Amino acid sequence: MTEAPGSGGHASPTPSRPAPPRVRLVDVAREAGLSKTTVSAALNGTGRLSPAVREKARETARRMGYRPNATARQLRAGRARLIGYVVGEFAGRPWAYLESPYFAQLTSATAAAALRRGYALVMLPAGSLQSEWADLPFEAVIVADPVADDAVVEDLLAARIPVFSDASVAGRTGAHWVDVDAGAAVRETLDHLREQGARRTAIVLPDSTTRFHQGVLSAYRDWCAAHGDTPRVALAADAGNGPVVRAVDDALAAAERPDALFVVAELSPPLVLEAARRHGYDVPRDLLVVCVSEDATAAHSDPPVSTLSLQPWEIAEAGIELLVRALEKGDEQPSGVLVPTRLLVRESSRHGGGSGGTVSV
Amino acid sequence: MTEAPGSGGHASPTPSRPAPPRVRLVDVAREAGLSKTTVSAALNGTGRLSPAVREKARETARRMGYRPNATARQLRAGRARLIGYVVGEFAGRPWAYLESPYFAQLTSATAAAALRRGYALVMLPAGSLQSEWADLPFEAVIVADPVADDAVVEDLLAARIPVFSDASVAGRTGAHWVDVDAGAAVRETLDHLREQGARRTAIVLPDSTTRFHQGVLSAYRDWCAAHGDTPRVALAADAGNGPVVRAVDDALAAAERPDALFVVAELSPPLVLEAARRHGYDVPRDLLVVCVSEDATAAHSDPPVSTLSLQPWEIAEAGIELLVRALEKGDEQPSGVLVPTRLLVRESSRHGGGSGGTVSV
DNA sequence: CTGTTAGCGCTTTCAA
DNA sequence: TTGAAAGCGCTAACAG
Repeated sequence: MTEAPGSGGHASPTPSRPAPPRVRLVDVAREAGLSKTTVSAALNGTGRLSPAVREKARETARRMGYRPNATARQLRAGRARLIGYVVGEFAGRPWAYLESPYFAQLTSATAAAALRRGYALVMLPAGSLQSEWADLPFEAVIVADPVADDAVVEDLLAARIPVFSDASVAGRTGAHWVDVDAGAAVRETLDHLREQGARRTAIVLPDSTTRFHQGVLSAYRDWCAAHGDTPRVALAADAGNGPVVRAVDDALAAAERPDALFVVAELSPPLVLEAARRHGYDVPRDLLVVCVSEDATAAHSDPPVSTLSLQPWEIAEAGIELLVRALEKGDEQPSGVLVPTRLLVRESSRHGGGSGGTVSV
Repeated sequence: MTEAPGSGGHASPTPSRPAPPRVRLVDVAREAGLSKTTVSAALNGTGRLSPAVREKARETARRMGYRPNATARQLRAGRARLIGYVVGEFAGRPWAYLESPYFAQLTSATAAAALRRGYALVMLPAGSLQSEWADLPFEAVIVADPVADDAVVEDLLAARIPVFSDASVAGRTGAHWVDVDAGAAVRETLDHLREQGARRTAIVLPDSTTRFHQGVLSAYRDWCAAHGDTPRVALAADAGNGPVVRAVDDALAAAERPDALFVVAELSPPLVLEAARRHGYDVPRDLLVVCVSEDATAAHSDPPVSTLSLQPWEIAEAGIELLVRALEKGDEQPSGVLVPTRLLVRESSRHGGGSGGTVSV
């Protein structure tokens, strides 16, 4: 709240000085009457220096406002500690992924985990290719939820840039992965719904070739087969609220009305409830609802909506852990890890008063 | 979908080769029987070389899988084309900001705009200090919505790192800004509500020292004074659905019931409607609602909710434009620009059939 | 205990 | 038209 802004460029308070060149290590050394080595050692706490000298070097550096040139350090170290981050889906709208709470959290969590280990994360547009950011010194690139035969993955692997992704890259040299067990998650959810009395559970999912979505679909089909149920699948043509709402409408408008809905496409839980209401369902009396979602509104809607969390924070943590290990051991051997999901049972999928499910929140 | 993963590390298909060292420019030169200079020129299209030589260099580079070392280039160029990105709010939960649709979009948009001009954006945790990422070669740092006297801003400016932020940094050397005209936006919204018949408009806003929120609050107070209205302010103790819902509850439960609600704290529009319903209001009959929000669910709720958009994409575009210009001109002179907001009038703030507002969507 | 020297991999004068 | 050499700013051998 310092000044009132006038719009547009300001007049110069001081005449345009040509920006004093940044102070380098050698400048500090000269000023302190020491050598570069000594100052470097003093600042990095490396060598064995007399306290007096060390202090003198530090003081001079501080006084002169010295800041080491990070690029030079990186070159010297041979590592830039930079990781690229792309998502496979949303190629149509390359920057839309953060609008999904899942990706928002995955992205945050990944950046956090990386930074904690000294790596910085650079956000890249979905569906872009390696050539577009070839002049950034990435030590590895994370490809979140690649689509089937994702070109980015191939591109990266061909360029011998370590790739970190989901289990679809398992076994390939230079590729590492973290994944969730989609099958187990689906079974847990469907079992829960069945336990609560559901006999006609419909599923809504995006028309996507992501490993996760494919895995969910086939696990659902298998589960239905095993229980003698007819699969009821509604595909959303695209991501985004509009298309997914339409898919939910389709599922709910079916001639044989479902008694449970498993929404795997990202859709705001309150909007799912609204759709149910619109079609004359009372949740949870006539319709049980579980959403795969990280959306915090699930806990605040009326009724609160049960969610299956993919645990983006755990995914990121486990993933970065693995990636960093691979990077720092120079490990080209593929490795991977599976992270458990978490079913959060809330009112939307509980009949009667039974707490019934895995976890209540 | 290549293989079935076994969990945990894999056995090596090939015995652990020690990772061939990356091929350098000099390797290509040697292989092609040319000098570094020539190959460099050939690859960059710079010098005047015979087509034959140029082709030979290129072919060799391709064949050997040469990729230039980005760090070396950066050192040579004296620029790393890296921009840091921090947000001022959310210091308590440093990575929560992406959960807000506004910041999700602002972040995406900033990354996109930067990348389009050849700069990469690194996401940093809210409230962190310069010293924590001193070894990244940032050319500038963007501080989105700093709180009053934000330590990050001071820190950065002291370290002579160009800062890009909102108008609260206007006039300071090395600082540039982009902002919205909060006052105009508030007045437009309140005028619209009044036009639709509202006489007791309550406002809900976070208890934050952000320039925007302060600006909104004082504009609201001024407007009330000018119209002889009593200000009705409900402050949310914190960001996040819980606290904001409580603030909305407070506003709606007031003894003298409001007839319009202006929600400036980020809250999912369907949840606002739910709160209204819970308190026995019918929107828009008894209560007009406008939210400052970029949440896409606003258009899909029942009724659709009017929003005041801060236009994050325009902000990012204008901001990066300015920042890049400053960076590339070595311009230390502060400069700034104001971006207009946009009121999207939907059913939640329309009485009767009148289209009434600025824009309908 | 401190300083000199040699690179990290690249681009770019400047000579040949 | 091509190549040798200098140097971006830093750190780490190796001498002194």
